[in-house]
Amino acid sequence: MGRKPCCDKIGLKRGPWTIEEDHRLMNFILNNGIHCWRIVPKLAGLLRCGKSCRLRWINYLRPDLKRGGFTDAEEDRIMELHSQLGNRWSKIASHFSGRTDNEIKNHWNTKIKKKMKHLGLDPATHEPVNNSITDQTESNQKTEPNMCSTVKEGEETKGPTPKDDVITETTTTLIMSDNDEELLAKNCKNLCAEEVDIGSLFEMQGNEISISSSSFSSLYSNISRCESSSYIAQDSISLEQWDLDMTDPLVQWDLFANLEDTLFL
DNA sequence: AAGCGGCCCAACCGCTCCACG
DNA sequence: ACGTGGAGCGGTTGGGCCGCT
Repeated sequence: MGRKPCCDKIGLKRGPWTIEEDHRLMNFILNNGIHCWRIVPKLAGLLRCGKSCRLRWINYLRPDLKRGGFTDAEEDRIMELHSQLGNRWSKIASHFSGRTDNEIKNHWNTKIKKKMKHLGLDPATHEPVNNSITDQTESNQKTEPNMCSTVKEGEETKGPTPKDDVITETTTTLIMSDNDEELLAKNCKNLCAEEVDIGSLFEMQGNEISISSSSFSSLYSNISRCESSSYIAQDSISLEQWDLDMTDPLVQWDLFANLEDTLFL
């Protein structure tokens, strides 16, 4: 029997995301929120699987992401949490606002691990290591159960179940204020793809997205510059081209129910 | 300037979890 | 209780970037 793959890979695009794809995804989620990742790429007009869209949103486009390097305090906190939680990156990430599990995982593997070794600590156990066994410890890391894999082996040691977790899942219904939406609707018709990093423009406030006036003026100035140059003809992204319109009121996902049947399900 | 090697990180893969019928 | 399928997670990879020679 076998399980159906999560997405039909034939004809789907892979690899790095283009600015236009980012804009399409961003635009769609801002208008509609997230209810089912599988149908997001279809409705957003993207040749990507839902999984890829989810990853892109979570790791790059999400408006509440904090950009830039980790502070020493953040690194210390990561080390502390890792000593308690092991390689459960999503759990660790939940203790930071604006940091993704992928980001923390990458930072751990590229920086903190080295830092700990430099301090004479075993990254897997957080215990001091003597130099004579350093190599052995390193070579064993893949098979030696660290905190995470140890936990996996014994069900009773599995730690808090998701239900016990204090972490609250926020539904990603993205609502913009009338004012912001109006401004964006008016001005986002021609986004200068090369110059506007949409992901950095917005801020999460509760479960709403807002755009700061400085960010918006930055966006607006970019738009203005583009409109007055030949650049726009070549590189701008017209929302009409995507069959999406920022001026539309928030589209209820219920309306997509019928589309699911006719389009792809 | 060119070649090389190491580093970094975005993205993918495969697996598990979990909700739902 | 069980099967199914979407979402989420952690490990891994590959390509671009950067510094060194």
